Amino acid sequence: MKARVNVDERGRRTASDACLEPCSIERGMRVIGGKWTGSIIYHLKDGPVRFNDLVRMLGGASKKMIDQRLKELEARNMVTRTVISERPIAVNYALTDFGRSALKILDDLRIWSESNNIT
Amino acid sequence: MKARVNVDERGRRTASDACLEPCSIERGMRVIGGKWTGSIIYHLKDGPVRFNDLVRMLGGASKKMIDQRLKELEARNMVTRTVISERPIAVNYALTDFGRSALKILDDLRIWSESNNIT
DNA sequence: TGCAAAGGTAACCAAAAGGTAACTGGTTGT
DNA sequence: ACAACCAGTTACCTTTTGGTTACCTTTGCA
Repeated sequence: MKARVNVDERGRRTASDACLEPCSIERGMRVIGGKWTGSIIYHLKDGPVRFNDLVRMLGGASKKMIDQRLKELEARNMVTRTVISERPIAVNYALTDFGRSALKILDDLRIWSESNNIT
Repeated sequence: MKARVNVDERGRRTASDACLEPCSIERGMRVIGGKWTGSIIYHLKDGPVRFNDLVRMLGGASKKMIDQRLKELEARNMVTRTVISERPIAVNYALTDFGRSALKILDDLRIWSESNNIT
């Protein structure tokens, strides 16, 4: 991310250290920037939440979306899935330490968003 | 964002303060989370940059993408577009104060991304 | 004379994303 | 018996996204 533009004696411009393909900001965004991903992580911040409770909390997102995002987060070890009972089957989703490490960024984003009332 | 789930005496679960439609994190993500948007803002952090220089710096993004993102950012007053010379036409893009206010989040994201080597 | 660079714009296309609704299969409450 | 709740899954369809290529106008350089 130290990309800069060099100008030679003839005024010709070339870039050094260009972001060929996704640089770190892009890559990070692809992890926490998916639709509803940030919101899901944020809603897990106070402890484990069950699948249908997440669905209820995220009124605008479909079960399919939430399911998909939870699987992605699980695959990245940001979230754990735990079956807490058969019988009336119940499943808890919780943040891992790694998942929790993203919370600060998300909270800053929330504050930024609210204080600039982003529409 | 204080969504919680309430359980009544009969075990019925309902959510209060659910995120009906995008909550603040979602809305924020839609502003700085678009493909290449964060990278563009970040590359403007040291001062104005010309269009084709941005294109060169962001090796993986097409002119069309960059053009599109710049227009979105301009519409949100995060970036200004200034023609600095007719003759050999040149255009500078620069962050506004509001645009600059997003830099901290992006830099935190970059650091998070790098220290967890996100792929 | 003819190419290259500047800052775009336009047209076209393929792929991915995301919404809806129905369905599963087991359990419990009335 | 009937409905509802759990945690998903599946199929279908529409929209959005993003890549590619070509093109435009003006100016400068060799």
